Amino acid sequence: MSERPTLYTVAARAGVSIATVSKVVNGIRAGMSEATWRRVERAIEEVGYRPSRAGRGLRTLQRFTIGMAIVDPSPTFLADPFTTNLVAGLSNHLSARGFGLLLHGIAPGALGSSFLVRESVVDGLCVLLSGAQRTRHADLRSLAELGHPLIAFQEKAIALKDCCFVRQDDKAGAVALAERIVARGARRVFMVIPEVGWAAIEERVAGFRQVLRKAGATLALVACDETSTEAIAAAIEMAIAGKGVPDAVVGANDQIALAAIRVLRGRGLQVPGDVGVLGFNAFPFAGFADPPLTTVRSPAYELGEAGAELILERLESGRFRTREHVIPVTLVPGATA
Amino acid sequence: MSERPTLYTVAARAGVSIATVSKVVNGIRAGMSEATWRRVERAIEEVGYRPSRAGRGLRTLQRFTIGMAIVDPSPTFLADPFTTNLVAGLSNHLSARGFGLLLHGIAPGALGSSFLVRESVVDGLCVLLSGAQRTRHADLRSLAELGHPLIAFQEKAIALKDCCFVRQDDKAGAVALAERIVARGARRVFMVIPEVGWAAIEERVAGFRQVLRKAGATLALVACDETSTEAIAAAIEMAIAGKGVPDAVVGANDQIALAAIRVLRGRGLQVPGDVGVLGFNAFPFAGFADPPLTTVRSPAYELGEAGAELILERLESGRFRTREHVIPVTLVPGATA
DNA sequence: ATGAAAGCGCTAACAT
DNA sequence: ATGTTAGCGCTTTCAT
Repeated sequence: MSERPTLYTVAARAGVSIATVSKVVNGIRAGMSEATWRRVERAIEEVGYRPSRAGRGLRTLQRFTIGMAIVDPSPTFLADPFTTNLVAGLSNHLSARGFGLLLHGIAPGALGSSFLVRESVVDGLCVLLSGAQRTRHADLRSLAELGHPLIAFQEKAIALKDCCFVRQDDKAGAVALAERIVARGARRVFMVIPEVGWAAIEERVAGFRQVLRKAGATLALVACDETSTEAIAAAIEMAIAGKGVPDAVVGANDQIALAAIRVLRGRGLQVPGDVGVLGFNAFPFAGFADPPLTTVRSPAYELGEAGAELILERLESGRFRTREHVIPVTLVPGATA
Repeated sequence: MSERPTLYTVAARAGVSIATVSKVVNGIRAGMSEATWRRVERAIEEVGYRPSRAGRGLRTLQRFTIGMAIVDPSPTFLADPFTTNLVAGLSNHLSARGFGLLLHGIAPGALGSSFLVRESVVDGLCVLLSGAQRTRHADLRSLAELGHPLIAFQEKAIALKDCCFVRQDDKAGAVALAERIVARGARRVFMVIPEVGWAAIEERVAGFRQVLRKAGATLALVACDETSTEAIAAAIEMAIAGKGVPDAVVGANDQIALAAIRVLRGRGLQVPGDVGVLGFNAFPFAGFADPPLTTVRSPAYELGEAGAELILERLESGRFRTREHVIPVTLVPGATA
């Protein structure tokens, strides 16, 4: 009663060998009498047998588990809706195929001490990195040494063995937003970005740079701790104090854009009349803005699904079907710019 | 080169037995020469050895993994900031103790088909359930049969073996909010709740009911699909059409409250002048509201941490220290009510 | 101070 | 149609 049942428990009960039980558990009907099958099934039921993944894994050298490492300085590493949707897509797709998702949020620099890295627990690894590009690339290289397939979310492809890069086209999204405000006459633009870097942010900045430069417009970067509305507000105030009121403020994500709207309104400025505001991601709460935010929809959930699909396929076939998978973003025209 | 290194690989390299390597890996220095120790350490380094959890787990019958099952009808089961913060707290605390978190979002009714339930993969299980109380209790009972310790988040304690209930005091939070609006003269209150039930929602409703009844005020429940701002708006419009404009609207969470503010403003009503608005949870984006939302702070992250701590302690000691752990919530007085 | 060996729960090749 | 058996990588007891 108290001991966890094993194949032997079931076998004894059904009066068969453990091999037979194993076949029933794994649905291998080939040449087994209907009677035996049913007898075993009943025994499994009766003793409440659940196969041990450790046992199977040891034998098959598969763990049926994918690791997801999220490198983020904040303990609430799941706070961003982008991350959250990505993880949901990943997890759902893996679950549907019988794979588990082992989640680990890690402080920058501590990646090497994660159990996902130190121990052999997963069949494959997914990562969402933050920090400067140098650090991220160093992390990627050391993860690639681990000997299992790697999915790097939101990173641009670099030469790396057994690694697949899954990202959205952030630069194109930025270009679309930038062209829109340039067409509306913006010449002086603030872009409010998180202090801690991220590949996607770099792309968004690059997209804006490209369009604004061509149009002879200027881009000023305003870095802040984007986890606090107060910090965002303070940074914007400071930038305005230093450089005057811009024609448009771009938030590196929607949260920042919403905070920007508040700050501007607080100064008696009209949005979009005096200053245009743009966001990034288009998650539901962007609908809280009044008027609705002009932003770009991030297919975060799809990104997660794609990552899951690609890594499972890699596990089966032995190699990644593609080295890079890029999903387009779509402009969501609101009324703030 | 290609084969994953095992204890044997390292042992061969260092010219020792696998038992010795195992001791080094597990930091058991007792009576080992400094020279051997170092030699083994070097060999581990050189071959890039990482211990297999499957192997260890099979031997020790421990998996160093906790499962987290989130029952939610939406595929983006991580979308709610409450859930997200809870998972972050849980995950961080577990990681710090060397435990992994196996995450699984499950549709209501499908709990039994989760690999967390069907297979033996974890040392303990945590759940956050949704749906009607009957269903949730049935789920809890079947999970308790599984033979490993169970943490039920946000559920009120029921008699269940080897199960610990970890929740916040939602009813007290509701009472605090309700008393505030009653004191300000509210007599007709709408409470906008998600279609799909949740223990916490029941508590929040109960808290309001209690205070409003005593004050001779009325409470009308408005159910809606809270994952869509449009659906929330539509439900509120309908309620107003049917019952007139209330004195206060309570959102079962902040997202709903923010949507309510928009609807009311859209009808030319002043908040809080004509109608007071209250929320629940006080996650950062509540700061997007203007004026700031009156709400109640949910210690979701702490709930996760507490759950982790309790289940780890249970694993060590053999029994839960407590059957129920309740964390207080705090009123966040804003300017919307 | 170090090693030999048993066995954790399971799968699969091979026997019967 | 069903059973026997050899390991998968590891920990731990007992020898040496």
